[in-house]
Amino acid sequence: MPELPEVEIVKRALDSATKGGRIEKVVFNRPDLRFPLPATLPEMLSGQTVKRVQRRGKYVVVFVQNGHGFVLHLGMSGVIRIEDVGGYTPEKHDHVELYLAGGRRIVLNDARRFGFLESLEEASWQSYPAFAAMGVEPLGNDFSGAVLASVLAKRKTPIKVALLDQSVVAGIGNIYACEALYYAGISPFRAACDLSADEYEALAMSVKKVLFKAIEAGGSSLKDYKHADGKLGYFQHQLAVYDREGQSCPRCKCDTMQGDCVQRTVQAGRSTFYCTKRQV
DNA sequence: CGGCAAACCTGCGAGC
DNA sequence: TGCTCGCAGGTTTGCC
Repeated sequence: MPELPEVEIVKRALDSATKGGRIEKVVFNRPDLRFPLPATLPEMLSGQTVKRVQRRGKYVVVFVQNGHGFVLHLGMSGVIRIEDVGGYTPEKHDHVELYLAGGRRIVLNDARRFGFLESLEEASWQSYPAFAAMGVEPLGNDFSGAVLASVLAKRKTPIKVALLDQSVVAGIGNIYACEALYYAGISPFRAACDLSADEYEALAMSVKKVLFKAIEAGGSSLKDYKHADGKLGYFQHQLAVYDREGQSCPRCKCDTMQGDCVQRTVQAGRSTFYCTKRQV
């Protein structure tokens, strides 16, 4: 599923597709995803102009002129398509369709239905439970090694597991947790509270770096979303360790001496990929 | 409260 | 070819 960078790309695409535009109608093709779809939402949105699109962690929030709106989470398999209604071919698992004035539509496709869409009022969006509990935005100005050190103080859980906790840092998922630890040269098994100040700093920088890099990669595909298949929610990353078990990481590869340095293990039920030579 | 397994649901690739 | 198994980028819940 989309982690922060993919969600950021979706947010930008929705923003640009709806800018100043009017929503003509909203169609639900089934009553629920992970949770029941908000039955009154189509009525609240139709005829309204989109006022604001934003992202918080892995969530996208959309508000229309009358102050109503919704929050969207893509779960593991959620994908957004933006397409001309004319050239439209429905796909399996197209659950929500949002028709825009001007002949385009936004489609939410989610095979596994771990995603969800709920009503949200602009006046009170910050008290949405997931947001109330959510940690610092890693791409915001507030994020630093010192902040990381302070949130992780007393947390003895492995640093990899802590990075996945949305109340620690918002938006990091399994891929970028692995990648950030790799670039910081930190073992995923280290206790979260036990890093040095330099290591917290290196980790914070690595988190920003991998997220920015991924957004950049997705941003280039965004340019063509009107022409290509238009699926937003996934894109190709250049990964150093994730899903590369048995291969060599970029740095070991450059050294030529090392091979098969990337190993896979399981922490808190999730795969962790790391370089056995560079992450200590 | 901390930590972990299980649950939610479908699809895909590997292996037989 | 066709079956079964294990695995998948997230989050919540319920149990020690």
